[in-house]
This record gives sequence, C-alpha cells and structure tokens, in this order.
Amino acid sequence: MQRDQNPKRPTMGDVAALAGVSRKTVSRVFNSEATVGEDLVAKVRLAASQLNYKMNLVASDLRRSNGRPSTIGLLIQDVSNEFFANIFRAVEDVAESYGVTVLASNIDEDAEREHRLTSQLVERRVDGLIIVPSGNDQSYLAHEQRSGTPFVFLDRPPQLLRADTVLSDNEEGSFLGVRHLIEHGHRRIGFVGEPPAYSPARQRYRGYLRALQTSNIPIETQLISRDLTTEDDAQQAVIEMMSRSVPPTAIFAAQNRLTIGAVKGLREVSMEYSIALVGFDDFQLAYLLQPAVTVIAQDPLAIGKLGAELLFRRIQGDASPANTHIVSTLLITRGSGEIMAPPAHR
Amino acid sequence: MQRDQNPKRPTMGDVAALAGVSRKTVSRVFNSEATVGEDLVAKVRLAASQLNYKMNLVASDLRRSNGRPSTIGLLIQDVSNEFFANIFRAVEDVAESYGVTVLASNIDEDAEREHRLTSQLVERRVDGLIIVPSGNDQSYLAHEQRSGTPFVFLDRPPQLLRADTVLSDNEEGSFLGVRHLIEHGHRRIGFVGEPPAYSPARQRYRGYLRALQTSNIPIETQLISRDLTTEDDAQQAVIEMMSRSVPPTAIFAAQNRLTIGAVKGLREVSMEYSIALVGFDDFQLAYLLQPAVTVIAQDPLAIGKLGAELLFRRIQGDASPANTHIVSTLLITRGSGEIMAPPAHR
DNA sequence: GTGAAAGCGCTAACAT
DNA sequence: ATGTTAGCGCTTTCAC
Repeated sequence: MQRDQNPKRPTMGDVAALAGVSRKTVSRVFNSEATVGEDLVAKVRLAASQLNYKMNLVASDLRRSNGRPSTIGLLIQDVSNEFFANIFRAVEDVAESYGVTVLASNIDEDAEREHRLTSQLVERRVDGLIIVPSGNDQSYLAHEQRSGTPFVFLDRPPQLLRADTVLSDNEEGSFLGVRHLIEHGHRRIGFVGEPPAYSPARQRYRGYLRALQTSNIPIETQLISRDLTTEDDAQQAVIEMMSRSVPPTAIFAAQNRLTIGAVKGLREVSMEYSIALVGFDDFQLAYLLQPAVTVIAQDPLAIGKLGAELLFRRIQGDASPANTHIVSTLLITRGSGEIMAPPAHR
Repeated sequence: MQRDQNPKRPTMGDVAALAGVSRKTVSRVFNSEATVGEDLVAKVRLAASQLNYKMNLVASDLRRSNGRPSTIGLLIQDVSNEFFANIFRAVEDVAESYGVTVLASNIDEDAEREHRLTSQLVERRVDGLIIVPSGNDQSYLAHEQRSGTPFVFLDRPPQLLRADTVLSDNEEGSFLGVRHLIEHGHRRIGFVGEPPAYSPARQRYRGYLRALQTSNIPIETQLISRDLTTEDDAQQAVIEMMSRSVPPTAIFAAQNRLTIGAVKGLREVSMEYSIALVGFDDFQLAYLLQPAVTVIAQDPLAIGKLGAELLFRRIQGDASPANTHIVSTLLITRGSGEIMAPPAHR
C-alpha cells in the first residue's frame, strides 16, 4: 500500500492550501458535516476536483474513534457453492446500505484457514466479523470478542464461544422432507448425509429419525449412510443401497451436492423414476433434471441478511445477550419426491 | 473502525514497554526483519502474547511506503454466477500467496455501481484493481492509473483506457462450436445471444458468422436473435424460431444462462432430442440434463489466475506496455451437440 | 462556522 | 543489532 508512484497523490493539506482553508474544513466537507458555509464548500469541492483528490480512508480509519464502522469481514466456506454465494450477496447488500466495505474470503472447510483469515481480519481492525465456521472450537476468538469486535455465526453454531448465530431450521426441514416421503407411502427411506461432526448434518439426521419414529417406522441402519462428503460418495452409497436384497423405496439426501450424487446413483441403476428422492438445500437446475428434484430449500439470502443486521446492531452498541435465530425452510415439490411407493411395500 | 470498546487494544508501545525494548524492535519482530537478536525476539513474542497483541495493519499501511502491497480490489458482476465465482477463487488464491487481502464486490452489470465501488476501493488505497467492467467507458480511471494504481480487466476489454486485459477466445470458441454443428450436418443454425453492446457477445456472433461463411452457408436473419438477456428471453426466442415455417435444425446459444433458456424452450416444444444445441460457457449440471448439453467451456480459473498474476507484476513495477491475453476455450461434447441434422435438410 | 495543535499506531530515515 | 525522531493523512479537541 501507499506506493509513492509518479505524481504523488494529493492530500487534504493540498486541497486545503488550494482552497485557502484549513485541513479541518476540507475534512468537514468530505464528511458532510453541514457546519460549513456554502461558499467554502464550493471552494473546497472545486479545489478537490482540480487536484483529483480522493480521500484516504486508511488514514481516516486510523484516527477515527467514533462508532462509525468502515469494514466488516466475512468468512464463508466456498463462493462456488451457490448457498454461500447467496449469503455473500445478502451480506454485501446490507453492508452497502451502511456504506461499509466487506472483506470476504473462502475457508474451504479448513480450520487452520479459519484461524489465519480471522487473524488477518482482526489485524485489519474490521468492525465486526461474520463467520461460517469450519473448526470445532471458536474459543480462540474470546479475546477479540472482549476487545470489542462483534462476531456473528451463520449456518453452524460456534463452539466454546457465545455469539449471535443464524441457522436454518435443519431438524424441522429434514423432518418435513421425510414426512413428505412417508405421506407418499414410503416406509423404507434411505438416508444419505454428511459426517456427524458437522452440526447441521446431525440436526438433519435427527429430523429424519423423528419423522420415522413419529410414523412408527423402524430405523434400519443398512439404509443409513452418514459419512459422505462428495458427490461421488453419495452416488456410490445410493448404488450400494439399491443393490441390497431389500432396497429402500425412497431416499432422503441431506445436502445439495449429495443430492446430485444421489441423482447420479439412481440413474446409474435406472431407478430415477421409481425411487422417490427429496434433497435438503435447493440447487440451480434442480427443476430441469428429469424427474425434477423435490427439495427442502434453505433461504441463504435471509440468513445472510439477518446475520448482517445482527452484526450491525452489535457494532452500534447492542449489548444484549447473544441469541440464536432460526430461519425456516421450505418444501418445494417438483416430482422426484412425489413418486409413490409400490403397493407391495406399503 | 477503531471503536474504543472495553479494554483498549494494546499497541506496539505497550508491547515494547512490557518487553523492555523500543517500538521499532517490536516492529522488526512482527515484520520478520531478521536483524533482531534471538533473546529480544523471544522477549517481544512473550510480551505480545501476554497482552494478546495483534498488529494494526491499518496503521502499518498508512506509514509504509515500500512497494509491498497489502490489498487488491476485485470487481466482478455477480458471484452467484459460477463463472465469476471461479474468477474470485482464482484471484484469491494468487493474492493469498502474496499475503494480500482481496476486497471483492459485485457490480451487477451496473455502470454506476462500477464507478462507485471503484472509487471506494481507490479511497481505501488498494494496491491494484481487477475489474470485469460493466460500463462502456473506463476513461474515468485514467487519473488513478497515472497516480500509480494498476488495473487489470477481465472478460471484457476496457474502453477509452489502455490496461492489461484477459479475455476468453470468444470468436474462436464460437466458431468451433458452430463448426461442430455444421459437421453434424446442420445448415440452418439458430443463434441466441446477448445484446451486441456487450463485447464478448459481439465476438461470439462474429465466430458464428465466420463458421457459416467458411462453409458457404447463407446467413438467415430470421434465425438470429441478438438482444436476449435472461433465461426467459432465450426460451421465448427459441420457441419462436421453432414455430417458423422453416425452423432451424440446430441452435447455438452464446451464453450459459441463455443456453439454459434454450433447453427450456426446446423442451417446451418437445424437440430437445431432435434439435442440436451447443452452448457457450459451461455450467454445473450441464452433464445431467437430458440430453446432456454440449458446450464451449471457458476457463474462469485460468482467467482469474492470469489476471491476478499480471496485476502483481504491475504492482511490482513492471512498466511494459499494456497487453491483451487470450485464454482458449474447449469444446466438451455431451450429446446435445451431436444430434445429426435430418437427411432432408442436408 | 472555522482553525491550530495534538495524536491515532505504525514505519522510514537516520543515528548509535 | 538496537534506538530516536519525525511523519504518514486524517480526525479529535479545543480554541476563537
């Protein structure tokens, strides 16, 4: 930063000199402080545009001590996943309405990166931080929190730290998705999910169990695969399930990439039209696949918006106890989830 | 920024006092300057960790005048589009290898936003800026450029400004896509594209024309739709084309969202298996649609990486003339583009 | 309403 | 190898 290249950048002092006023007056004009006479405002603006002056927000940030925020940090897992891309959009929109710059980075489910990037953002003295955490211990942030930097967590709760959190209604969404399958006559419902280390995965599994129990359907562990992380994992898991002596008549996939894997698996055994499928979390083109995929949609825009609003409330001094907020999910029926169970299996 | 909350943050002075050394020594330790004795390094580190000290990069940036960069800006159209999300990832990777923070924002094809966000980033004194421009006049950046801030443009060339640029091989990619259709017996090939105001759209159209001319196929204006921006636009355009007395036997869609619209259009008239389709720019799940969609794939990761590397070269003082770099495209055959023309039409 | 002086936290330039 | 002094560009504080 501050590479002094060719013609050095004009400073407030330069503008002040040209306009024949003090630096402070220029400062007031650029901060719209209203207590400056119109004639002076005009003079300052003229001088500034003649010099092509742009205020240096870095210097401004250094000295400023009033509460007005200037930057917030955002750590998400991966913008390539539309769920996180939408969170980014929502946070950016709110930040922009406050005139605040967003520093966004991808964590990639890497706890070490989470540490490193958080640290970098704190060194940049962001006024607050929104995190989709990867690690399973956020106690390392306690000190920053006490130093006055507010944190908000999205999608997954922080561990060993109290902070505002915004989550999807994972358990209920999952429950509704599985119940939807049960309502279509299914009693043998396969579960395809991420490892339980990941908190939403645990909740979605809980919803699956509750739906079965509510309908007095026995849990069959051969129909449950809980350690899948990639599309391929899910595809294989589904193929394997379908090759069992008594295969499931429906599948619930607990994450969007796993859902895609499940689609591929079902196609590979040519059962995409006979086995029902409901996925958790929507994805682009789900409606164009054949059959179109029924999903429990999350609302990443709402999650990001709410998270950002909570953060700004904290930045503005809200000191009420940290809270967890739940954003509801929505069942979108498109075909794959409405395939009826064969009569024999009812 | 700098909200002085509860326990004020420790400064270098505090660490220096506790360690019994000068501030400059602490500075040297935190900048890994090597000319500090091991014993002092240890003392400083101990004091810093006792105070939970984190360096203030804002202050550091303000004073520093050596060439070492600290932040770069990135303005893309929309992270929700995977093409731009991948550019973001690639730029971030390169920046991280330099220890540089990325400030990324979405422009949304809005020239006014482009101005505003660029201005904000310049005010933050980013060390360089990577832009996918929306407006049709970037001359407003000439002053910044002369002040020493390097700019690199991606996907679309800047207008009324000279700067490094990285583009896809739009014309050639388009040419190859259309030639692929011709090789499958097609002579009536519909074109579905974005408005010519958008430079890649012009180039892709040019590739389409050249492919036809090369094969001595007459241009039929009824088969050409060049003012489409949304999925729906493309869908309607395709439906309309297919309802003509002599409809096309193949369609070339010049952008990924338009390709999706074309798929929907063909399905609506139940011709997705009889009309060939090639799309420009790949998209997730293209391979899962039925028929799977043949595309000319761009390489957003390569574009982003090259763009970032060019920028860092400039930041490090490279003053050679600005250059335009072309990243090649790749034909990926998946089925929709290999549908043969009916014999009658050959 | 406007200005002068001091200072934010750090690093450059120059000692020693 | 370490310290001292000055100053980055702005805003605060307080004076007028």
